[in-house]
Amino acid sequence: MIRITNEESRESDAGSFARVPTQAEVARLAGVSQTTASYVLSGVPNRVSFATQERVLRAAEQLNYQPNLLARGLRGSSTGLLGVIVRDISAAAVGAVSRALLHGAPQVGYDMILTDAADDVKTLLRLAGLMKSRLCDGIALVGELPEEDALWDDYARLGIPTVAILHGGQNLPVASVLLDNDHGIRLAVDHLRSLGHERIGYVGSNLLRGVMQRGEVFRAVMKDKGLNVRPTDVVNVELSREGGAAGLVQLLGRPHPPTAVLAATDLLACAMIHEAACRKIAIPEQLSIVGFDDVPEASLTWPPLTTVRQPFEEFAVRALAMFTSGAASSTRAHRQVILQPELVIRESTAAPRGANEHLGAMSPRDSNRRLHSQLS
Amino acid sequence: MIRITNEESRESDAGSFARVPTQAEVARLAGVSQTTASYVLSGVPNRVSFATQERVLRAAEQLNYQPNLLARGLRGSSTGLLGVIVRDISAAAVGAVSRALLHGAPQVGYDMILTDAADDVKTLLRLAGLMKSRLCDGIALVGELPEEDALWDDYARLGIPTVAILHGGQNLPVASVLLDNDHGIRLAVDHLRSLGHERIGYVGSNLLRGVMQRGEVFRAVMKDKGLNVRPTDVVNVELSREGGAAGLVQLLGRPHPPTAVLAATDLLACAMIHEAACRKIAIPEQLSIVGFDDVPEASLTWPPLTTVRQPFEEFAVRALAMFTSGAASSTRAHRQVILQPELVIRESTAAPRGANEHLGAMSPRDSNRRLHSQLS
DNA sequence: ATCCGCACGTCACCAAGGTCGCGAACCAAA
DNA sequence: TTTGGTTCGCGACCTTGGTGACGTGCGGAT
Repeated sequence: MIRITNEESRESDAGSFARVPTQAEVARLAGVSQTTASYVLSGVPNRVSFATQERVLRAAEQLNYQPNLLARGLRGSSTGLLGVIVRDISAAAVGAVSRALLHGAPQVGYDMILTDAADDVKTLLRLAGLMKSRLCDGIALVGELPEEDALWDDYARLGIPTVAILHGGQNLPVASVLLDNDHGIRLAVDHLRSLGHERIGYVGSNLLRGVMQRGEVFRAVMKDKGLNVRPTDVVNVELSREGGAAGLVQLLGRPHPPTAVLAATDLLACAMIHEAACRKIAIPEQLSIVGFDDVPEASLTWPPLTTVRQPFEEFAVRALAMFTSGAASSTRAHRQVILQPELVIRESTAAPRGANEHLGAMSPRDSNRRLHSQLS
Repeated sequence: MIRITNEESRESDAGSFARVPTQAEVARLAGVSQTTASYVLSGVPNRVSFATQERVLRAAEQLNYQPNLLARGLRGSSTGLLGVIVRDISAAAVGAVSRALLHGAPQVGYDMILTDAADDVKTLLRLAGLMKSRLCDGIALVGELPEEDALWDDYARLGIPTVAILHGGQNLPVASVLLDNDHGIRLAVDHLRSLGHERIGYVGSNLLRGVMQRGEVFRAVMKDKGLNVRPTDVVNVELSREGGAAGLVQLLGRPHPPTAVLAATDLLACAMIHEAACRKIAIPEQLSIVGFDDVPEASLTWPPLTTVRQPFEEFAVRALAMFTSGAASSTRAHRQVILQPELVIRESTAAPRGANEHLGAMSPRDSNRRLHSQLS
């Protein structure tokens, strides 16, 4: 236990911490009452003469005064703090949004503090309780927890403005900033189609709602465009590198494998590119890969990943705006903002073998046969 | 401004937030005084009869009572919170340590909150002030800021237990957990030597102390081992992808380029691998690359990166231990823990061309000539 | 019966700072 | 000189929950 009692700090001469000055001490030094100091330091207009203001401010500076957030928050109705509760900071997308929130908050007059709930629903609730107990003026929930559906009632009763980001839920009881997954998948499929791909595979996951949604959208979009999706062209894996690698192997290990794969997540896509490199499968010559998210790593792979970009920065900006505008403060109107993704074309996609050129190139059949031998 | 006044929450029937119950309300419901409720809820032994305890606890449960952290912290001497101030969460190493801290704190009885100072010294000071004003029981500083040397005096007067992590400073006025850079560089150089490399280049940076140190150590170790380091074999760049790419080009663009490169950071190393792929320079056949950090991306490159692993998890564990043991609480003894890195050998390193085999292989000269043409 | 000690509950005060409303001082107009 | 208005500063009280000191009532020992 860390505990710095007055006794301790008195009995030890060196090695002790200086006490932080209080407003009352500033007032004493300035020769005014604590009330007056409070008026000056919290900037209430037309209460204190200019001369007195100066004196108080000088005293505060001299003592290196810093208001006690706890006392201020306890008495007043706000702390000037916003909280972020993150599902798992190691997920790149979550990290990107968190960073944008942390950096953007000062611009709207807040300080931002972040906590991580890992994968534990109980921890999440404890943290939410912590922030809600007047520590923060608002909470941003970034990412989603598996099996958190049961929690929404609690969230709704959080008693504090709340915005959910990177969440797949459609009818949340709190304000939210969402991505138009439909449009994103459509961009990716259109791109692959325009390159000449007809057989497009999909590697996704059923564990997280937001990701699962993309799989559903994928089927819908493909059907929409008159493209056939065989059951074996869609595989669900864990959201991890191993999952991505396994997905690739599964997909290509079957007869008549797709010529292009859409991954639900850049993590999966990067893992697939890596696995392809291990197996000497040429990307994009033998297989085109499209990711989803556009995390920083996506442009560091070889070849750089073509992917659907989520506007992470804008997520943060919009969420912050919802706090300042009060849209997050109402439990009545569950406002949601839906942002549009864009396609970033890099080098992991190309026309399928034999699509446009009919020179001496390998026929798709041959290509398939080669793939099979590489996967065995 | 977000503000939830009582008026607001009363006048609107739906769409308002439920008020959080206070200890006094719990006490009233249980038919006891607030004092008694306090004794029960903060678990003071031998003060309240078992029957009364039960009543209070039941009342608290019924009202869904949650203690107000602000009030508790104001009155008492601790809040049960530890704070992390991060230099820049987007740096992978910083992210890794932060994650470990966030996840590890509950195990030592704390909740962990994180803030990001970006690159701004002023922000850093404000955040430190925030946390020091009794919000947190301790602060972990992760990473370092350029030109923060002037701040150490302020840190020292923080008046709160502080531990610095991932910091290059040697004589910090606060407790710290450091990496044995010397040993790390030595591991990398030894590895390259044992593969047969004699001419080893280095790409580093002078902007951050901790990174700069590695460059100095590199020269020392090389000298130690009787290896010659020409000035052109060491380049300093920005700590960014662009920097890494530029470093590679500089190093190899010169006559008699090195056969292996040690990067001060995995970020630089990954960028170099990427740049090499762009220029069709075969890694490790034409050039061996060793990184430093072992961030998650390091194993996702192709080829996977050989690198010096920093024990990020252990950094966090040790830092937390310094809080609980009180080592962080004293300004007297500036305890520091130095951890040992280990070498992770993956596939970005190999024997140099023509080192061990003298068959029909290309001679080093030829290899150099080819490199030059690839870089033009 | 008296006294002591203990278990149990409560009162009052404390932490730091925000805020209402009073009142002193001052000036101008009546 | 009185009156009214304004400016400026302050006392007192508020937020929530922790804590020392005290009172009450009971049981057992003397």
